[in-house]
Amino acid sequence: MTDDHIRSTTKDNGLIEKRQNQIIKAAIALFKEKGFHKTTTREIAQKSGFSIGTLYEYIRTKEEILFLVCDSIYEQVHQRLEATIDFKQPSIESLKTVIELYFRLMDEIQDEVVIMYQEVKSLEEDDRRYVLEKERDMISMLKWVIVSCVPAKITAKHAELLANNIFIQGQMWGFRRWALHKQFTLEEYIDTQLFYLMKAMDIE
Amino acid sequence: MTDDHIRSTTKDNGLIEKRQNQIIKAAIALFKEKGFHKTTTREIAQKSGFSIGTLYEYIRTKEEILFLVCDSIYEQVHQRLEATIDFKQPSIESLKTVIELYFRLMDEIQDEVVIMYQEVKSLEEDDRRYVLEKERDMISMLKWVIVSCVPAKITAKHAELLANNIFIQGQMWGFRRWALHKQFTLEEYIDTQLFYLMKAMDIE
Amino acid sequence: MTDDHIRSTTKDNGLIEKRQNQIIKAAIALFKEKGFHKTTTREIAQKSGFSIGTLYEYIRTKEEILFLVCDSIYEQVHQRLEATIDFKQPSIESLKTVIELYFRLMDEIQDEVVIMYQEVKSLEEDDRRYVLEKERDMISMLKWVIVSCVPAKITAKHAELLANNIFIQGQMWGFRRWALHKQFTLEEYIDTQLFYLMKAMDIE
Amino acid sequence: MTDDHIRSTTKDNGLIEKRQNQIIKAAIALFKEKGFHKTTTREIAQKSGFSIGTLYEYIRTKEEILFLVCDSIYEQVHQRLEATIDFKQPSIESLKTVIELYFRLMDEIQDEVVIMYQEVKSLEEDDRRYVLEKERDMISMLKWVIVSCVPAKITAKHAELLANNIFIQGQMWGFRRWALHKQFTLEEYIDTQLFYLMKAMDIE
DNA sequence: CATGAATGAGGGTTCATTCAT
DNA sequence: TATGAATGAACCCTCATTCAT
Repeated sequence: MTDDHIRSTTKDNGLIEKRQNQIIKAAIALFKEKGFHKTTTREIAQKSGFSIGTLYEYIRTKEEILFLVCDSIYEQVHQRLEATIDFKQPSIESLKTVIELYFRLMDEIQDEVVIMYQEVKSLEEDDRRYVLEKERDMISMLKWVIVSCVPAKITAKHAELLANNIFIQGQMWGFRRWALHKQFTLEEYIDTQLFYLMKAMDIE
Repeated sequence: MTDDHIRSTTKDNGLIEKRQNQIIKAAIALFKEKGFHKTTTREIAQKSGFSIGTLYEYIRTKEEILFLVCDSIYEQVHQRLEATIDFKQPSIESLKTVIELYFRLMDEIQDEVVIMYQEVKSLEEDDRRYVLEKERDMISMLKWVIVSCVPAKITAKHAELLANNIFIQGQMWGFRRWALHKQFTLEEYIDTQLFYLMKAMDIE
Repeated sequence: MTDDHIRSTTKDNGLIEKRQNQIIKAAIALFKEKGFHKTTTREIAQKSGFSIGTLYEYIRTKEEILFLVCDSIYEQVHQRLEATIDFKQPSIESLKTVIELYFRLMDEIQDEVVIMYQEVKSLEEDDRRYVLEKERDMISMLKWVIVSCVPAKITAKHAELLANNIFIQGQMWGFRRWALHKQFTLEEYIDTQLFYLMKAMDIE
Repeated sequence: MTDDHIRSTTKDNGLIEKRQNQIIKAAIALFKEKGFHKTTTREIAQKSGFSIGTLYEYIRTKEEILFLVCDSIYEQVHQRLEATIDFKQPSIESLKTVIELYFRLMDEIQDEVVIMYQEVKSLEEDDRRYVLEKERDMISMLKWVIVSCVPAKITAKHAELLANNIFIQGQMWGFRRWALHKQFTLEEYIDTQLFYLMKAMDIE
């Protein structure tokens, strides 16, 4: 059983990307609302603005949609983080900036974060590994920032833990919003978390 | 979702509880392995040791099984935590003990934690609210411990945040095990997290 | 991906057989009318007298229905042939009897023969091989009858060819009925084919 | 199904024929490999060397492709047979030649024969009748050769049967190749079949 | 003439749930 | 109480066919 099906008869790569973005956008909206499993491919097609047949010209399986969604989210986060980090001149200031940006980003893409958090496990082995790899990259970036910006000596292990903490504190803002948003504005949340992180790293 | 969960057809309350516990145990094992959505009621019945017909004598819908599972998990955590907290004599020591116990507990019931974390959203509105209520209780307990045990003045808001942080750091140990267990033993994890938490609370 | 699905929850073997026979009967009627590919599983279920869900309690895939059909047909032919052949006392008379019986059988189960002839290729590799094996058995039986009943010396090769010829002449009666039935009654067909076969084997 | 097969949109008859021949060739290759039903129009278009849109400029439905294929095969056989038959000087020699040629032809176009044999039933009523008509013609030719070449008196009925036998013996060589080719070379097959046919017709 | 993106009816299959025994 | 056969809504996906460019 080879893949000799003539699938996606579509040739135009620009169109493929455009359509896939429509799909991703529609899927995020729906997954957010009812989760991956309760969302049907027909709904995704409809929300994407085309027929079920057309949907399947641009994706192979429903699962691929989830992968596309996860991939696109991490890609986004990754790029934004990378663009902010100043690899040349590490400083406490830039450390704070990065963490703050990360928190703001998590706030901005709350829905996407929730989806990722809850649905990655629905990905098949390979896809999941691929996505988690990207996550690891992100944490490495945070870790690097910590190690290089903090004046006090921080072991790799400690930096690892702190990076992981920051990582999930960011996610928590989106993921546990019903618990947190009632008590904190985004500004307060960032300030307080930063306050304790700085303390932990012996800054100021 | 409260007492009306009890089937009308079935009388013997002892039996109900016994059967439901069989179901919960089977379901946890299955959900852990393949998730809620990919587990079938037939499988749960089989693993529970009785027929599909019998299964439906003790639960009304598949979703109710998930509720039962979530409820039982939180109940467990809640009880263990409550039993440990010394409401009479708050001290730094008891603070540490509670946090440590919580982390150890999360380690012990890793699989259950993962299930909860990923599947609560599959619960219907009412059930989800009920479960999250329990979660809020837990965090309140942590918050109370912080406020009453820490000598330094900590505002309610700060305590709230720290409680939330502890809460998810515990879950993270189970939830992100593929990332953390490679780098930390449980002891190291507890020690390091405690180290930074103490620092945050100006202890020692 | 193992077969750990809990399929056919049905335990009663007698029932399974009964239901499968219903399915086979319904399928034969439908395949005869519109062929395997144009027949839907829903139609088969309906003609079988139960719902689509029930159908799938007794078969795994649509293809399995085709296999069941093919298998049952050959089984039938095989048994009838075997019951007729007198392995103890080979004689010209018994040779004639066997051939005649075979032709009459082919007449009796015309529809089934047509199905087999046209649809075996739709079976998957393994199933097809299994079915063709049964066909080979049948031809072997015919060959054995020829070799042991005909007085004149007939080489194995010639017997093989004659057996194959008889085999398809029988099938042809069902398969090319639109061409033959207009010109021959079954009796005439049998007589004339037998006439030439006897000639070929130097009998009389 | 006759001249109205020609699309109205398309004018140039030479081009039509050229394209249809491309289609037929591609279709035969594909049908041989996976059968009519499992072959998609997209695959046929691709193998034909043009787009799916263009394919539909030259055929109206997928079924028509099957018709074209069947028609072309019979046309071929018909022409080859007709060219060989010496209608002027019937002789035993020419009888043998015709039969031999027919067997060789069946060997040559084995794949096509298999396709026809298995897929004619997928044709719609009208098309099927049209194709079977051609088959009848072929058998008539064989019958005519038998009647006119064989010295012994053979009734029309007997000739009819013999013609049918020859016809399917030829097809059998292609159709049951897995059974026959292991035991016979083409030469042996022809010789042996001829041997028995001659015997049947009292020749030599 | 040629293209290929778009369509959607329809097919195979699953599985939560019921109910007669 | 326990059972498991029966149900059918609903899901994912395919592919013949059309039509604007």
